[in-house]
Amino acid sequence: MNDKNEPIIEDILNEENIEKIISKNSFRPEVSPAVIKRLPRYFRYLREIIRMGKTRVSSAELSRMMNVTASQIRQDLNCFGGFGQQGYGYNVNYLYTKICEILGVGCGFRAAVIGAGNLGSALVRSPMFEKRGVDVVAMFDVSENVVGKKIGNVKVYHMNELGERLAKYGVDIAILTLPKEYAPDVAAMLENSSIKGIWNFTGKEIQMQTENVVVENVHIGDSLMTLCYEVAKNMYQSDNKD
Amino acid sequence: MNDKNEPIIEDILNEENIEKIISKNSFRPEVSPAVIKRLPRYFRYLREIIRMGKTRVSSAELSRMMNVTASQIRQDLNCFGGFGQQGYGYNVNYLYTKICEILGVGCGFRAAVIGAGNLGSALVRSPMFEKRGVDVVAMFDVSENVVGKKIGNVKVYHMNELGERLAKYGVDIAILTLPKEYAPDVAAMLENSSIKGIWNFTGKEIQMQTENVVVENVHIGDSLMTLCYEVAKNMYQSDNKD
DNA sequence: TAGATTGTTAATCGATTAACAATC
DNA sequence: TAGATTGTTAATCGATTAACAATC
Repeated sequence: MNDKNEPIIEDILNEENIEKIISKNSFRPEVSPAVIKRLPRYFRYLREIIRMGKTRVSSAELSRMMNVTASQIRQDLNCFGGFGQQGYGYNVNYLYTKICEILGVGCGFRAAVIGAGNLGSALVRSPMFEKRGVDVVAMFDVSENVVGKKIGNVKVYHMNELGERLAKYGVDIAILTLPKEYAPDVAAMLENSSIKGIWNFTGKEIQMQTENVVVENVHIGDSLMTLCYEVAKNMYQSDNKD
Repeated sequence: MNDKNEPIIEDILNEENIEKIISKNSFRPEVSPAVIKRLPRYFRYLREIIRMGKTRVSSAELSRMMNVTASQIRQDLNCFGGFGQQGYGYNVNYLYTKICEILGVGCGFRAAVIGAGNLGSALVRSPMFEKRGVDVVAMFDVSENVVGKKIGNVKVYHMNELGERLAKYGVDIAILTLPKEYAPDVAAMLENSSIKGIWNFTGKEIQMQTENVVVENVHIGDSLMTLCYEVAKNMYQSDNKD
C-alpha cells in the first residue's frame, strides 16, 4: 500500500489552528504518566482505523483491536474530556484530531538531528517525522564526508554553525545521535538556544541547567534485553515442563 | 574514551557457563513486568560502575545515581535472590554477573537482521549487540544492491535463502527492519524455524501461530510523541503561569 | 421507547515506599 | 561490639477493572 493513502495530519489540522491548539485547555492539571505513555498507541490505531475507512468506533471495538480493556480506553480518553457520545461511541476523525492536539501533532515543531552517522541518517530518512507533524530542518556533524551534503531531504551543516542555525530556524527539538562522549558538550551548547526538548539517543544522561527543557532518553538496547530475558525464560520453562 | 575499556561480558561469563546459566534457577515463578523492564537499566549502570573501578555499591549509592528509591532497588534485586550482604552492600561484579544471567546475556543468542535498509544497517553497525552478548550472524534482503555485500561485519543474503540459513546458523532472534507490508509474510516464514524471539521494528503487530515465540514490538515514534506532549505541555504552562 | 455505549464512581489489583528486624 | 546496610514485611499509593447510572 502506498504511504500517500495514509491520513495526512494537514487534512485535519491546519496552520491556523496551531495557536488555538497550544493554548487550548487540552492539558489538564495532571494526567498520569501511564496514560500519557499510551496515547501514541491510540494515535497509531486511530490512523489505521481511518485508513480502513471507518468513521465510528466503540471502546469495545477498540479494545478488541488493541488488546486492552474497554474500561481502560474510556478512562484514558476521559482524562482529557468527553470525546465520545453515549449510545454511539467515538467519531474516529474527531477522536484522532483530539489525540493529535493533546500530543502536540500540528504544533509545527521543528527538529534538528545532531550527529549524521548511521542512526541519525536512518532516522531522518524515515517517514516518522512527517507522520507526526514534526519538521526536520537541519542536521549537524563534523565529518567532511557529510557536511554540505543532503541526507534524505535534509542538509547537513558543520557543528560550528549549530547555535546560529538553531536560532535562525527556530528549532524546538534536538535529536542527539552522536557518540556519547560528546553529549555533555552539546547539551551545554543547547543550554541557551531555542531548544525545548531533547530526544536523546546517546545513552548518556543529560543534565540541563535550565528547567523547561524536556529530555526523553531512548535506549533501544533495553528492549533487546527484555526480549532476551523472555526468550531465556521460555527456554528454561520448556526445559523444565515436567 | 575507547570502547575497549568497557567491561567485556566474556571476562565474567564464559562459554562453559551457558548451560548452567540457562538451567539455573534465575527465573522465579513470576517476576512482575515492572521489575523486568527496569533490569536493563541496572545492567547499564552496573557497567558504568565497573568502568569507574568501583567494586562495591550500596542501594543508597545506586539510588542516588539512578534517581530511584533505595527501597525499590533492594526490592527489585530480591525478586531473584539475595545478591547483597548486610552491612556491606552489593559486590558490583557479582551483581553484574547475576543481572547478566537473568537477562540472558551470555546465553550466546544468535540474531539475524531481516531488511538491510537504513534502520537495519544502522542497528547492525552499532556496538549494542556485542555489549549484550548477542551475535548477529546474518542479514537478509532482496535488493541486488546489498545482497552478497557486507554491512558492518555481517554478510547480506537473499531472502530466498532465509529458511535454509536460519537453520544452518541456528538463529534464535529475528530482527525485523523491513517495510511493514512484508511483515506478515516474513512472520509466516519464521513460523517453523529456529527463531525463539522477534524484535519487531516494522510497526505492524505480528501474530505467530506457535506459542513459544516472544515478540517485542518497538515503536520509536511513540517516544518522540511523548516528548512532543511534554514540550507542548511546558509551553502551555509557561504561557499561563500568571 | 428500547438499545447501545459512554462517563464516572467504587472496588480491586499491583507496584512503590517506608520501616525495621536480621545480620554481616 | 557498634555501625552499616540488606532482606522483608506492612502501609501507602497509583493504576486498572468492574459496574452501572446517565444519556444519546
